[in-house]
This record gives sequence, structure tokens and C-alpha cells, in this order.
Amino acid sequence: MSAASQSRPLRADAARNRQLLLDAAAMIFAEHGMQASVAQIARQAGIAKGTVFRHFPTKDDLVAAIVCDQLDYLSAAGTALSDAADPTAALLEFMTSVVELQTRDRSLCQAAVGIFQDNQEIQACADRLTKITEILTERARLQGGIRGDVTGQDVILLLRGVYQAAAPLSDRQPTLWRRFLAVVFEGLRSPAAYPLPLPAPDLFRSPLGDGQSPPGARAPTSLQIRDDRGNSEEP
Amino acid sequence: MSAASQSRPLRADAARNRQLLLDAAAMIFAEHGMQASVAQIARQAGIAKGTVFRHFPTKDDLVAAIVCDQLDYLSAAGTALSDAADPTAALLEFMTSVVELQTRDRSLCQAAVGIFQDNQEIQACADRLTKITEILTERARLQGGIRGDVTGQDVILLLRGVYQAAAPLSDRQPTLWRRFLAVVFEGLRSPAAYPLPLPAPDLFRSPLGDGQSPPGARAPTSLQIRDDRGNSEEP
DNA sequence: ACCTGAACACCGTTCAAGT
DNA sequence: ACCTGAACACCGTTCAAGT
Repeated sequence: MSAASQSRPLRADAARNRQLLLDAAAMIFAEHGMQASVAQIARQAGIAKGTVFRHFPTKDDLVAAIVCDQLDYLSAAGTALSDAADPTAALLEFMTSVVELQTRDRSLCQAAVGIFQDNQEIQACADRLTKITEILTERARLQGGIRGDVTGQDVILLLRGVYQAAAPLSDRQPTLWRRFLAVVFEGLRSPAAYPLPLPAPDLFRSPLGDGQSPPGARAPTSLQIRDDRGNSEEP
Repeated sequence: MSAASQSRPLRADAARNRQLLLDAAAMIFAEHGMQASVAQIARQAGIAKGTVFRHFPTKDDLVAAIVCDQLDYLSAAGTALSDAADPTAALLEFMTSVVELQTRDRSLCQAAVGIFQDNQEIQACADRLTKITEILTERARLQGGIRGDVTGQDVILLLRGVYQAAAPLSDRQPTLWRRFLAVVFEGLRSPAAYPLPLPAPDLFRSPLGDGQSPPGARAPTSLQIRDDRGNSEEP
């Protein structure tokens, strides 16, 4: 379902092997994270190691394919909530789903850091997810449930943070992320006591801000105590 | 300075090599993260690869030694702030320092997940840091600056989250973490709109809660929308 | 005691040889 | 076209041989 509509259709055995490979990879990455070996996945799928690299030129590409499926799943979950009666509650429910999936699949969050940057396919999926998150965020913002200077980008990245905050204890306290999600959501709530420092993050094309600029950008430095020479990009 | 006071002193050349090794490792880990190869570090230090494993039985132990130094640095920074005039501002300044160090040294945060669990040395350092963080947190709490159900454990783990949230964009927007730190700190502020779900995390010995129990534990489920069957530990 | 470098079992990746 | 498995350059780790 991920990158199927390319060139001409695969040969029967190739298509079969590809599916076996994807299934095996999804299973093993979910359990052991993306540091699981290609050999292990190939064994699980019942194909030769070399075949893996025929379907995906690099291990990262294989991870990317799996991650894309999950990002799309989250995009769908977000879309389903995009006309909910209570936008703020919908946003929280969406955020819950995102962290929940991360805890179920260890590779999702790991992959985000390493591959996000240059992988084309994952970029497209991430963009879709960002877009729907932006919609949910804006609805909650217009409802007055969350502060005015928060963007969908903020939300997505913060959800990565929520999962990672709880990750060190995930085996001993597997639902601890709910606590941290509550803290973060509390921080997003209206009314805002202090404006956020720095402009909102921008995952998209341009180095910083083009097209529709994010709403709450360029707030004064607020409560930052140490010297923060504001929004200097590259040093 | 880390684990020096063990058994009898090292031979002159061994002590010298150990220091060269630690310096090289600190430099290279900071720059490339802990996935930098042992060979690279040995080369930088000007010693043989085998010598690395004579001083540190495993690569993780080497990482742990470096990380411990940094945890101790943060503990010292926290101690220096433990009698500041404004406890809430002190806590925020401390939190800023912690995230700042993580952005300067990529290995710190990475190591926390993988090694925290079973490494003795790192446990001791982390415990010290947790203790001083607890002190700073309690002072801010008593001042009324942050909500009553937040612990030092929460703060430490959330700081990991703040860094990780900003990590995917750290090369393009290197100070973005300040924005996310502001969101999280806002979530910790008083007064609390809703109580936090789940008991506070507990990095220490016991599976859950012994000795001095954390303050705000066992709050009702608050705003969680989806089914959260509360604080069930192992499923 | 400590250092060294060859050796080992792994890893991701490549590619000639098969069907 | 696609699959296979041997081969390659790497990795962390071990250890006999040196001083």
C-alpha cells in the first residue's frame, strides 16, 4: 500500500516476497526497534538477505516504508477527528493516539530523527500528518481551548518529546506517557500566562517561514532567565 | 575524576592513557553521538583499540563514564541554585541548563535510554541529579510557582522530552528547545487546571513507591478522553 | 601491569551466478 | 526479472604475544 503505484507491476513472486518482507519488518521493528538486523528480518520473512536490498536499496528505506504506513495511519486517525463536536477534546484524543502508537512501535520515533531529514517518501507522509495536525490544532485554537501561538508543528514535535520523556521507564511504567502528555497539554492550554519564545518550528521546504506564516511567531523572550539572544538561526 | 578512587592507583602510563581516552571520547561523543566507533576514539587518543577495552570492559561503560561526568556537572549546577532567592526562577534556570547541555552533547540523552537501566555508576550519578532536582522542584512548589503534584522525577524526564522534541530540527533551528521548554514549564505552573493522571514516575530501587512517597500521586483520571484504565502497571 | 594488533562474530551492502 | 549466497568493509570484543 505504501509505494505500490510505481512503474509497472511486480512479478508475482516479487510482489509476494515484498509483502512477506514488509510484514516481517513491521513485526520485528515494532518489537525490537529499528536496530534489529536485516538478517533477522530476512529470516523471519523466509527470503535471502540480498533480496531485502533488491526491494529496498538501504535498510533506512525499509524502515521508512514501515514508518510511512504508520504516519498514514495517524493521518487517517486525525482526519476522522477533524469535524468532531469538541475540537479541543478531539485534539487531545488525537495526541493520545500518536503517543500510543509510538509506545506500541519502537521504530516510529527512532526513525523520525535519523531519516526525516532526507528521505523523500517519509517527508510526504510527515507533511500529510503535519497538515491534518495543523487543522486539528487550529480548530482547538479557534475554540479557545489552546493558546493562540501554538502550531501543528509544535504539537507533533512535542508528542515526540512526550514519548521520549517516558521512554526510559517504558518497561516499568508503560503508561507513564499519559502523565507527561497531561503536563504538555496543560502547557498548551488557554489562557497563556506568557508568550512562547522563538518562532514556531517549520519542518517544510523553506529554511524559515514562507507562504502562510505560522500564527504566533516572534514573541518577546518572556520568562527566559538566562541570556537567550532570541531567534538567531545558524551561529 | 569519575571512578578514580578504586583499588590501588594506576601505573603512570595507564593513568595517562586513561585520561587521553576519556578526553578523546568526550570530544567525539559530543560531536557524533554515542554511535561513534571505538576505533575512531582510540585513533584520536593515540592508543590501540584493545587498550580501550582494558580500561572499560564495554563501549557502554565508556559512554557511561562520560555521561556520569556530565550528570555530575548538572548536579553541581543544581546545587548552586538550591538556595536562590526565587525558587521558581531557579528551577527554570536549572531546567534550561539541563536541556542546553543535552544540545551541546549528543551522547548524553541517547545514553539515558539504553544504559540508565543496568549501569551501576550511571545510576549513582542519576540519583544524585534526581535528588537535587527534587530539592529545586520542592522549593518552587512550596513557593507556589509550580503545581503541587509534580516531582523532581517528572522534571528530569520531561527535560529529556524537551530536548528530544526539538532534536529533529536541531541543525536547522538549534534553539527551538527554548520554545518547547516554555510550553512544558507552562504545563508545570500553578495553579493546576486538572490533576495529573497516574502516579509520579519512580526511577529508584523499588518497582513502585516505598520510603518517602512522591507528593501528588494517584490523582483521578482527569481529562483523559480515551479509555485509560488508570495505573495498571504490567499488563 | 599494561599495551598491542591479529582474530572473531557480527553488521549493512554488493554482486556474480543462477532460475 | 528476480532470487541467492558468497564476499566485502565495517563494527564491538577477545586474547595471545609482547614490554
